[in-house]
Amino acid sequence: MAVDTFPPIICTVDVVLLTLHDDALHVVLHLRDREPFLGMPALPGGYVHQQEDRDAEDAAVRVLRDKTGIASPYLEQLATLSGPARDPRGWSISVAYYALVPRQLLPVDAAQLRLMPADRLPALPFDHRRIVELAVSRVRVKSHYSSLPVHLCGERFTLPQLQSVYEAVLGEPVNKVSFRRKMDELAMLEPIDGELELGRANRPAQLYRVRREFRRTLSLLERGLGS
Amino acid sequence: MAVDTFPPIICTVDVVLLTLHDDALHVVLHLRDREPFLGMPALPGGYVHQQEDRDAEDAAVRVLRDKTGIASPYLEQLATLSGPARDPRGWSISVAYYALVPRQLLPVDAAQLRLMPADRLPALPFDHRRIVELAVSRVRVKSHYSSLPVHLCGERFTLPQLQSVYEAVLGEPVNKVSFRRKMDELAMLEPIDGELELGRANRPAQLYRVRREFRRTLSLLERGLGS
DNA sequence: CGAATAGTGTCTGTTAGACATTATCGA
DNA sequence: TCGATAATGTCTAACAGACACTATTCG
Repeated sequence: MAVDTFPPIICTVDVVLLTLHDDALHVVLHLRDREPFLGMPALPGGYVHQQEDRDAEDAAVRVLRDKTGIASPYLEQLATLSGPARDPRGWSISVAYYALVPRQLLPVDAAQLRLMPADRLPALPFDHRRIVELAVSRVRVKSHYSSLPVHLCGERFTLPQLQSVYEAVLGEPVNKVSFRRKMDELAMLEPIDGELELGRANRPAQLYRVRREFRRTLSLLERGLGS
Repeated sequence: MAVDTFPPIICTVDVVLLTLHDDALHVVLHLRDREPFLGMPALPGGYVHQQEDRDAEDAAVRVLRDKTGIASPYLEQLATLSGPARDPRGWSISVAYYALVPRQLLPVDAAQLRLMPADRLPALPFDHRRIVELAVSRVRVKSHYSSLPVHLCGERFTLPQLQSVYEAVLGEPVNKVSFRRKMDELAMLEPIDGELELGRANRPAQLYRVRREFRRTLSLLERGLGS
């Protein structure tokens, strides 16, 4: 069939960059610097560059670096969306990724960025709302049985802090004893010897960090956290 | 940058069509009818046709129908693979899907098809071996906590039959009492009134079918099957 | 009736969550 | 010493798996 008579399929990547703010999942949006939808907040995204990207994930990393300054967040492929109508420029394919980053690693005052709560989004161009919904749902499901939420924490954190991150992501309270048993079962954390979180009027909490082996990987539970 | 000086990115879909044969997962391969790799067994796949496909999934359905004759199997997106080297024709993106089909729905003598055990594959072109591995791994994981394997059964089946399908997919025995409790919990099966599997020298088994609501959906378990 | 497998009752070890207790800080 | 929260011990209910028992067919 006359494939040549059609313009090429548009190949892009989009990244749902998630972080925690005010104990709630937030999405980092980027103000579009070109048409279509110039000036609107949207997911950081862009064309796949076959001359410089080794694959779509590489393109996602590049886009994230160029548009948000985030260098090496936890990044995973989410889904691929396609069709004639999702992009006004023509028939397109977008490989969507999600990324998690600790709040402190976000650039403090980047004029081109917006931090929006994941469950109260503004109108978004393309099918970006659906992509965000997919990402949030994926992160919630995966947080039930994996160490995914540690990538929202900084390098050092206490178990109560980590538990509240899990609770923020899952949107429900977590049993403290079970939570600690599970974190132990994941075998992914190590206490930082002698380091406590002092300064508050109560017993100080032990500081932990992620073991080196799990810095880029997830640890999985046989049985997830309850409810 | 001079995007226009490069040929367009090649956009394709590939489908890992899985079925059960001799109590083991098998992949349906298609003998390629064009270059590259003419004549080699490969995953059914092809170009996305922007003039006729509503999206990549639509393309996968079309490819599956045209190459294997399978009309409406259970189909799910698996992953998207991309890069300059995976296809000798140039920089390509392939949206990969997996599909499950009962053995009896496969065309009996299709000269262009080959049924191969999923864990002892022949050499495959492109990165098709990796795609099959991803699919098998995904199906195994998902079968632990969902009704996915019912799509490998015909319309009517007994619980012992379904259990042996689960065991074949998971590659491990399953506790009978727990299995039945879980199938009950999934609330996805209904007994076919008065229909038993007679003809063998033992107590006949009740025949079941999938409830209409679950024909195109999965049912998920809170806690998966053991081990 | 005997062999064979379907289907179910029941017991026990494991796991998860509720609750209570102890530990350790700042004020 | 008191208030607050960390950390852990312990009890109980829910669950999963092992085993045994009953049911129903064919030969």
